[in-house]
Amino acid sequence: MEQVSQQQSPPAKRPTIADIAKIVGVSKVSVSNALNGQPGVSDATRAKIAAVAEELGFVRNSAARALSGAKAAAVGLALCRPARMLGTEPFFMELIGGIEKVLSDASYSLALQVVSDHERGLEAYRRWWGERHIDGAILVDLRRDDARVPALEEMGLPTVVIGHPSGSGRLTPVWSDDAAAVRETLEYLAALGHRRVGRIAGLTGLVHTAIRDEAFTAACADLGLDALPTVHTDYTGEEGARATRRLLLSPTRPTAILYDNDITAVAGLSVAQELGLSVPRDLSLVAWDDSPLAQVVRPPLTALSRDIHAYGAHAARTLLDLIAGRPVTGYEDQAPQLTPRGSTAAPPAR
Amino acid sequence: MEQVSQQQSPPAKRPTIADIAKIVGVSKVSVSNALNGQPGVSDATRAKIAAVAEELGFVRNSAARALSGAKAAAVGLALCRPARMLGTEPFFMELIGGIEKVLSDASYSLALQVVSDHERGLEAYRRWWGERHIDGAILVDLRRDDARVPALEEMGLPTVVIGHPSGSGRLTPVWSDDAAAVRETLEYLAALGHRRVGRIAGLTGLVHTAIRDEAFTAACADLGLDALPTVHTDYTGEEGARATRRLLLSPTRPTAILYDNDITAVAGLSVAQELGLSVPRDLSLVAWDDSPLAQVVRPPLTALSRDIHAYGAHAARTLLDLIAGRPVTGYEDQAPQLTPRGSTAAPPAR
DNA sequence: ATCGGTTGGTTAACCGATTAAGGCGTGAAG
DNA sequence: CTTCACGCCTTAATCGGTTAACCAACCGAT
Repeated sequence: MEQVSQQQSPPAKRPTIADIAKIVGVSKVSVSNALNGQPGVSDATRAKIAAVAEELGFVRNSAARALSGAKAAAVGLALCRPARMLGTEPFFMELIGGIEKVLSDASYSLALQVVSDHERGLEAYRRWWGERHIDGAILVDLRRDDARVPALEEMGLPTVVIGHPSGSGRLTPVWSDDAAAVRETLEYLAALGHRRVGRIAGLTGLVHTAIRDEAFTAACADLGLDALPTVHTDYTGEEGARATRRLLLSPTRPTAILYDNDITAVAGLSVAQELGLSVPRDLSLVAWDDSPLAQVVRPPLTALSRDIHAYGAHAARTLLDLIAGRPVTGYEDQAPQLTPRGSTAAPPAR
Repeated sequence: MEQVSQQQSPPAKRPTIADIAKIVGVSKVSVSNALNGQPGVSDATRAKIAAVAEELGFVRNSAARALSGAKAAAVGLALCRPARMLGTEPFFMELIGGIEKVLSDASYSLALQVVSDHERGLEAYRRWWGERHIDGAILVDLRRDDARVPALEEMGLPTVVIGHPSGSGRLTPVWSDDAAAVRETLEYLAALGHRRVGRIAGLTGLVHTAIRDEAFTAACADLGLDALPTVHTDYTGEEGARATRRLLLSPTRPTAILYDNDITAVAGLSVAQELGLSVPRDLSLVAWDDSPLAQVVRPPLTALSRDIHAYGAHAARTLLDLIAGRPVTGYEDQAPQLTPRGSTAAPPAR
């Protein structure tokens, strides 16, 4: 394959406002003002400048603009995931899609970095902020006593935390009421007649895991359900399968299981079928997050669905408000909605 | 919820090289040279400067640096996907993970934008390049006669195309031999005894779809297999299910189906089971791309696996070479490897 | 004693945009 | 007739770093 794919950047001088100024016969400042919609330029001049800029294919040099104290027009997101796990989480791509939508409508861009742990994530924020590469940040995967929260507070970097206010310190939170969703689900299962339910959760350290854990225990107590001890996983199919096997082989087998994401739920479904259990006749399953995945397996999974795209969009919008200095108090998104499908039914008669 | 989550950026003046210079008692230039490892600074001075910089928590202002003609230390990636489809593709998150790894090791960051179509993607590249926000770009979802290729060529933006050289023009391609993978799969199915095979493909416009289409037809002819007409989908579970149903209900039902991604394969598996077909006894399925998803369903799917993370890493590395002006000829990655699992077996006896 | 080269530094100019401050007509108000 | 305000535009300074050009020691070799 004899590819000649060399490229060379021609020394093509990009047009600057000075070039435009010279052609139009005004000063740089007038050009700057005209192009930014600032007052102090007549409509005639403004039109002429716009025309010349258009003709020259002028693009603002954001470096120069940033240097002059203006905004960087970008926000940062450091995703703390072992790279191998990224693909398994439809959640993040959807979230990013939502964030991106709002940002690009505001001509903001998203600086994304995938890092191995929170410490390196913090480094990324620090570097971006120090370099004035970003005007704000979005924090995800909030943990209990998350060291990043005080660090970002101290840095003074406008930040939106995707996570419950209880863990976001003085940073602005955007969250949804996971506890309510857990309650709703358990009420539904109780109404179907289930008495013993299990829960296969995500990583222990995460704030939302803890919140769901507590809500699960509390709601079970309220409803008089037997709650099996929650099993924590790393969200992967393997651990989901293992945890499900453990629950189903225990002497106190549950008649329903609530999962913390969809991949573990699908894995659990497979395990149940392997063990000769019919879903939903012998066992009911509920997945958290309603990706296409949950709808494509048989039976389709009853799921706690939420509009992740909108969730990301709200976070981005809140961050833009924060950056613009508009008053912001945090945003509580809609709680996940229970979407019953084929994986839940009344438990088998005793 | 009475949140007081206001933040204010304290007018905390970040330290500049001028501050360091004053403290150490040298000129700005010496500081700049010292910090960049340029010659012309004694080791003693260099150490002193480094110490002060460290103590002050100095971070380079990339805007100023970029303004002075240096690199932006970032590359751009515009992902052209309807937002709703993002989550369904583990491929991209893995790819981004691989790209990111290499970039961050080189202290480069990734500017990411999710756009609705290629035209807006091109706009993003144009803006980034014009603003000198990026030094290079990565192009994905290469289409036949992709308008972005000549546009990027003309812009002189160093670009790596993730896709076959046949469509990358003078831009640098990074690709894998999909045709070989198709051949390998069909040889395997033929060896198992299959005579009639179907293929459920991705979007028609994409270069790699066309390449796989051709390879499929050619290999079937070589091996004396009956190839059913390829059905194209948009990679979603719904279309995958619909296409599978069509294939399975046709008078010339295939005994094996090759899918272009894993979500359609999983959907196909469900459809087969719904129709009372046992996989792999009555029907063999092969998925393209080996995400955790393929391993979590029952039976686990035979898949064409490839190291997507490495794929992304190669692309990023190639791009960095290109940016640095090192000679680059494109990179052919390893072809996808057939990983037999439980979804393939000999066809039912006639 | 002088020349040339290296070492370790200096000052000045510049990148491209923005903000601050000021000038100069013109029309209206006092 | 002055004064003030305004609209429109200009010049100057600035952001923080890089590059270019130059300079002063000091070395050894001629």
